[in-house]
Amino acid sequence: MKNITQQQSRVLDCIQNHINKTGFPPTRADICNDLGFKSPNAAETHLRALEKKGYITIESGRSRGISIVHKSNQEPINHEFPVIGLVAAGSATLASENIEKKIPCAQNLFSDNFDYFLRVRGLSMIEAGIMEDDLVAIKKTQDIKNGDIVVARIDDEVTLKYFKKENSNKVVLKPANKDYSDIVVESSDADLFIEGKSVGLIREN
Amino acid sequence: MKNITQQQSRVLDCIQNHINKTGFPPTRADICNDLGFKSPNAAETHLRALEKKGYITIESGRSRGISIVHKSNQEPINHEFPVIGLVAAGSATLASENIEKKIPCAQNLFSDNFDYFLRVRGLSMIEAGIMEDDLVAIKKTQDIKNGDIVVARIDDEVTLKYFKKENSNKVVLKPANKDYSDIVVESSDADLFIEGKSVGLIREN
DNA sequence: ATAATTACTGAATAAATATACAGTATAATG
DNA sequence: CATTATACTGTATATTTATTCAGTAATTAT
Repeated sequence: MKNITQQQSRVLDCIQNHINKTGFPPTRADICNDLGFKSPNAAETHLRALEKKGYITIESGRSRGISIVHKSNQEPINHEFPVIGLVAAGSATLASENIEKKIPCAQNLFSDNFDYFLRVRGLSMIEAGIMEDDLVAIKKTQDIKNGDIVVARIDDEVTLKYFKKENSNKVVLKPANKDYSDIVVESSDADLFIEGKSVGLIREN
Repeated sequence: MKNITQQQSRVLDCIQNHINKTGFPPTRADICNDLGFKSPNAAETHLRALEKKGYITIESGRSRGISIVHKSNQEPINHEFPVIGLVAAGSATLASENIEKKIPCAQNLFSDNFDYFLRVRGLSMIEAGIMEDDLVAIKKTQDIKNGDIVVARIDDEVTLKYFKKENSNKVVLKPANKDYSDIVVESSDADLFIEGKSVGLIREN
């Protein structure tokens, strides 16, 4: 997580205090009042900086649409697991700009420990009961067996598929949807990297 | 604390859910959107009623200036939720003999609060992405809309199905599996009780 | 050195939002 | 039986609020 300046930290605190006190986030004007700024743009620019650095999210156009992503001061109750979108071509990394939000839960929620949630896009695994927008719990590991559901990266494209190793230099990534076709990767061909495997799933209705 | 009506309760839930989901309270328009009202005054009058009864406070003139005074259930951030098998004919009750195990997680893991997990048996909801052995998070409520996935008890048999009210005395429980047929319940017929509805899902691989 | 970041003031404006007012209708209450 | 509460639609409007633009100035990175 990127460093923030002292003033940005004051603004972040101000937001948290306002929520603690009133139950809802401050407006730009509220921040100015609390911290003594005379222009709403002073608050605005600090908010944009905090957003850029991943500390808050701002819902465009909505009043008080600020939420704090990362609670800097106190330790999370259990542990907060990041939710990463499967959208961005090129990376399912844990870089802050890819983190949609965080979910507090026990690391042993599933039988196997996990590292992050992946937000599912598309219907390629629908016959495995994995629907669009589901959150798949991913464990970062290279310990993959045939039949595992894996997060695979091929040439900077990330997908969720069944894993099947046909022989020493041929891997097949199988979708669970008869309308989709297998992805066959010959070891020479393209570079395939297995980010991890699915150990569970959460669906928010 | 004074009694609130069913509609007022829905509004109160809506406020809490909005805070859980976004971090800030809803506007009148947000409430209308969520609950299907067409006039902002519908939300306004409900809010005034809830304020009068002491459930919320409204800061005059401030956008989203709603705070929930009385947190009906004191929000055990970390709580253990029972897992109940759908096997036993006759009861999806919370009686200890039905509890398979307990899962520690935040009550607001899903956008809507929930009361227990139900272990799914059979394939009747497979096209909704609900597989055998999945844990469906159930909120005990009577606030059911068409299309909700409900836990229904008919003559001591408990099932998970889509809910559809055809008219005042005909309810259809629809499976999400073309090999299964609808269950039609005429109000005179059998006694149907809706235990609650699905608000989320967990799958342990 | 020169661009970028930080840290503001001050003004303007479009959009979001709370809120009042005028109705309609039904159920509950005393 | 009158009154109050509930449960809305629909319209209007003043106010709040987010957000952009034009500046100034100091600090920090490249």
